[in-house]
Amino acid sequence: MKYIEKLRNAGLRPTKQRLKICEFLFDTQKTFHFTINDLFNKIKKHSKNKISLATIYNTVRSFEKKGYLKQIPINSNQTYFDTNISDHHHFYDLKEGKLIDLENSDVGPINILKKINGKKIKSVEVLVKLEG
Amino acid sequence: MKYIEKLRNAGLRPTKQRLKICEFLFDTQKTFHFTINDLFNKIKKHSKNKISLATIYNTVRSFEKKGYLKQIPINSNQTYFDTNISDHHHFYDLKEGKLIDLENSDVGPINILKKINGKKIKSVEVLVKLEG
DNA sequence: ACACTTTTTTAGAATCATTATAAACTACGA
DNA sequence: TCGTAGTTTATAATGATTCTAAAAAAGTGT
Ligand SMILES: [Mn+2]
Ligand SMILES: [Mn+2]
Ligand SMILES: [Zn+2]
Ligand SMILES: [Zn+2]
Repeated sequence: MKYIEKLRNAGLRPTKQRLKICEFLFDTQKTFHFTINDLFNKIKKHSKNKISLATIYNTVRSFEKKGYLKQIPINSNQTYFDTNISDHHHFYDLKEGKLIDLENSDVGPINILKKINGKKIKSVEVLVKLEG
Repeated sequence: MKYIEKLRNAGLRPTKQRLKICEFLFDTQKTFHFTINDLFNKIKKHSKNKISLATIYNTVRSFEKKGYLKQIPINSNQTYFDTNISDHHHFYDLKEGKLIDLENSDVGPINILKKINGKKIKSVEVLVKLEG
């Protein structure tokens, strides 16, 4: 299995559940955005052995901590995750409630002129809200 | 009272509670960031007549809808609001869990090169995460 | 394979921010 | 002052997330 190494490298035991979740998250060509509930339902629908909601939460949190997933800063009642872990930005279509990737190359270089004493910039994320 | 007009203009009746909340939000020189709980506690502590939590929620939502407040897109279990409604950005100090304003003039001009068919850009917000 | 320890999974309970409800209260125009 | 629509409030409901603790699985050494 191609994900056993990946999990081991991150210090995560390659369990049946984690491998299944990896398939759903990382086997696709395209990256995508999802909520825990999205993922839970997709797995329940397309897999015969169901995975408990608690495990989905635990695993997604672990993957996020290990850098396999990113959280997307957005105002929503649920947390959105991204399988695209590259440095990039987002459109947020307010009417549809959908996120769309905005690659770094689609945004001019961002220059943060203000410095905060003793602090280092970890990330710069742009959220572009769309209407109409 | 200086806020009566403001509320009337927005189609909101100037009630005792709304005027009190206006004082706490808009009487200061400096703008600030807050959660509903922050505001509820501040009012409870510094005002003799308490305002119910439900009213704080209702009023803040009304103010946000009318453009008197802005929501800040950030990953947190609670919603953050901003009394600074100008077009601006934020640092997010991950260790302290605090937001710091980043004025538009402190960020180079942001050029969104990608266009989404039929959609108009409503806002462009930058979140700069700080570590260390 | 077996015994033993540690980690993981799981169902269900707990937590907590937010929203809904519905009865009492208030603003305000007639 | 009356009547009505809008507002406030205590409280209940909702719903995402986290916690708990017991069962299951994985890893380790023999
Ligand atoms: Mn979120
Ligand atoms: Mn928020
Ligand atoms: Zn993305
Ligand atoms: Zn701000």
